Parts: sequence; structure tokens; C-alpha cells
Amino acid sequence: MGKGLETRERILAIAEMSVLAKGFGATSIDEVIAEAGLTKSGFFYHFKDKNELARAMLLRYVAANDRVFDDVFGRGRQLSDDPLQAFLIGLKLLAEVMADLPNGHPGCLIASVCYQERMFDREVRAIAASSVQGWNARFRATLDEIARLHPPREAVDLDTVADMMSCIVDGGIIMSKLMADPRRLEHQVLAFRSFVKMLFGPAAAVRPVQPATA
Amino acid sequence: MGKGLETRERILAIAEMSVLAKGFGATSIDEVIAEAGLTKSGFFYHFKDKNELARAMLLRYVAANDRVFDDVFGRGRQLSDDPLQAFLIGLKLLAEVMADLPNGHPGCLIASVCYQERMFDREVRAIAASSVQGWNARFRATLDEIARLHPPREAVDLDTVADMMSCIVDGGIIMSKLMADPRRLEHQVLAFRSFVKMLFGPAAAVRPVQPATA
DNA sequence: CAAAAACCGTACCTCGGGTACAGCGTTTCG
DNA sequence: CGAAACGCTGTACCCGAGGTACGGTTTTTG
Repeated sequence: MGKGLETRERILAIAEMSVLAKGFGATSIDEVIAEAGLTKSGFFYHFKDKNELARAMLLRYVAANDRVFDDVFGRGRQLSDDPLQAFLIGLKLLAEVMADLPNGHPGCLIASVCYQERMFDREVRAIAASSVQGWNARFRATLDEIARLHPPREAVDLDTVADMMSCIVDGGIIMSKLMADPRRLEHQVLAFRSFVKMLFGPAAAVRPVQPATA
Repeated sequence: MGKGLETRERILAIAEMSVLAKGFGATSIDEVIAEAGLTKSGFFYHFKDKNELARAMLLRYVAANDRVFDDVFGRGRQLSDDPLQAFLIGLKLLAEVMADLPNGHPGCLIASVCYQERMFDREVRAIAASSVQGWNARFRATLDEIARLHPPREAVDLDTVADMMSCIVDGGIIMSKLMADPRRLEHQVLAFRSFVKMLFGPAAAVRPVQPATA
């Protein structure tokens, strides 16, 4: 890595921590460059403005997130040939990853962009939207595969279920941060797992007590 | 309503629209007072700083939200004696309310505070946290009532299910805004409804043969 | 009618984003 | 080896937005 890219990466890492901790608006350039050990001119050499910083941070964040998803769901597929079981294993692993973060999940840059602290330009929002769309498409494909083998118990649109995954994670992050309780995110992922399990799982699920009449 | 309170309310309404549309940081006081037809001095007469504005906006938002919840779930209880059916009806009504908003849900101020655009003081965050806690407690009570009559199919913590409601709504709002598709929020609420239905519903649920089509 | 409430106007300060350049040491490449 | 490109530093300056200070004015209301 060239010296330029190295500095750039350092700026991005510092900025991301600050943004997730305090928000984009509350993250001042002065503060970032102080920690990165360079001057304002140096900063603007790498990023022409704060928008470009946001854009670069988003791309970095999305790539890191993709790696996590690839990892957990890839390992799920290694551990079971059945797509449903593989997905359930992946979700369990994902919940574990979320729980293992020492200070809770740092937050979701996507949501941060969505609840725009300052006005981001169209490109930034487009990046956020398209990456979420990518995740949804990925989960949708998995769900299709599952549904082929395990017909769903309820008539739910699979696109919506795929969306639900992102919603739960984003919502769970907000809840965790708000309540200062990192475990809430883990629980939400596991609750989504229960949903998937019930939706596609065998009808002969254990039912502790006798069925009640509606 | 005295003239002072009237102006205050006007400021809050204008500010809320702006904040939900552009974020708190991007909402300038100058802009708000221009639309409200008063001067800077007038603004600072009502709110000593932007933090106090945020605090007041939050309280207003929470109260409005409470009214919506009271309404839909109250109507649900009127329409069915069974707590599960009442809750399911309430969720359906909630989804309808979400869908009927002309420009999509304006956004969640709670999440906006969480992804703090500027540094809010402790009191603002405390208000946000305690109101979410209030909602969770409310849903938890409802779920307890349901579980007493309809034993859950899966061993899921009811606190987590109660949390899930808030997570789904917040996540759904983010998704809707990001994708510029208001219907996504409605779908998420209905998906959560399916979850509740499967969790507490009769085991003899209809099982469609073919997988859902896109 | 008088006091309190609800403002207006002006002036001024600070901080953060951002621009404009001029220059300087290091790397790279013909 | 020399020139160009890269990766910065330093200074100076502009602007908008939050915020303070304070005196004056109108409007409400008891």
C-alpha cells in the first residue's frame, strides 16, 4: 500500500469510529486530522469535501459488511447441505458475531446516512440504497432456494422476508444503542431466526400444550 | 391555547417536518424562523438552544405516536375479545395507517436522535430511551396476555418479541426512506404480524403447497 | 391600567466547512 | 540525473449557523 493510500485508510478508519460514536455532523474534520496527524490541506488533498469522505466511508463499510455475511453464511453452507439448515446456522453465527463485539455494534452507517445529519448528495444515498438492495437480493435468493424444498407455512412475500433481515439488524442496532444493551441486537437476530424456522420448518414442530381454539 | 404556546407549537411542527426530511443538523434555525414568521430573538425566547428544541420535539413526537398506538390497538380490542385476534387486528390497522401516509412515514425521531447528528445532551437521549421502553412494556403486557391463552409454538423470549415490534418499525422506516418505497414499511408490519400469528396461532395453520411467487 | 408575556433589532462572537495558493520534501520514471 | 508527479504543510481568508447580550416594542391579560 502506497503512502497515500495508507493515510487515506487511516483517515477513513478514524472517521468511521467517530461517526458511529457521535454522528457525522458532530465529527469535525479538525478532530479527525488531529488524530490522524496531518493538516487540513492534507485532508482536502485526499477528499475534496465531507461528502466524498462519506462516500468512501460507505463503500468501506459495505465491503466489510459483505465480508461478514460471506463468512457466516458461507460457513453455514459448509455445515449443512440443506439450505434451510445452512441459513439457520448462518443466522446463529451472525448473532454470535454481533454479540462478540466488545462495545456492542458500532452502528450502521447506512442508517446514519438515511437519517442524514447533513445533506448528502445523491451519489452517497445511491450507494447506500444499492448496497441494501444487494443484501436483500442475496437473502431473497437464499429464501427461494429454501422455499423450493420447504414450502412456507404462511403466505408471506419472500422479498419482504429478505427485507426483514436488514430491518431487524438496523432496528436492533438502534435499540441496542438506545438502551445501551448490546445483547438486544443478538436477541433480535435470533428472533428473526425463529421466524424463519417457523415459516419453513416442519409442520410437526413441538407444541408444548394443546392447540387453543381461535 | 395562548399565543405563546401557539407560536411554540408552530415552531415545533415546522421543525419536525424539516428534521424528518433533512435531518436535525441540516435544519437551520434561520430556516425554521423564516417559515414560522418570527425572528431569531423570538425563537430563543421559546427555546434556549437547539437541544431544548430537540427535547420538545421528542416529547411531541412520542405523544403523537402513543395516540396512534392507543387508537389502533384500542380498536383491535373493541373488535375482538381474544387478545391474540385483537393484537392481530391492531397490527393490520397499524399497517394501514403506515400505508396511508401520503409521502411515506416521515421518519422516526427516536432513530434520528440515536444516529445523533449533533451531540444531544443526556436528557434528550433519556427521553428517547424511556419512551421506547414504555412501548416495549406495553407490547410485553399484551404478549403476556396472549401467551396465557395461546402457548407459543417456539421458545422465544416475549421481551424480545416486544422489542421486535419497535425494531421492525424503525428498520422498516429506514428501508422505506432508503428505497423511496413507502409500501415496504407496511409490508414489514404485516410480516411481523405473520410472525405473531405463527408464534401463537393454532397449529392447524393452512399450509399452501407452492412456494410464494415474487 | 400596569405588569407580564411575547416578541423585534442589532451587534457581535465562535466554530466548522471550505477555498485559494504558494511552497517543500520525497518518490518515480524517462 | 533531472523533471514531473505525489503527498503533503502553512497561511490567510470567506461563509453560514449556532449562540449571546441587551435594549426596545408591542400585545395580552389579570
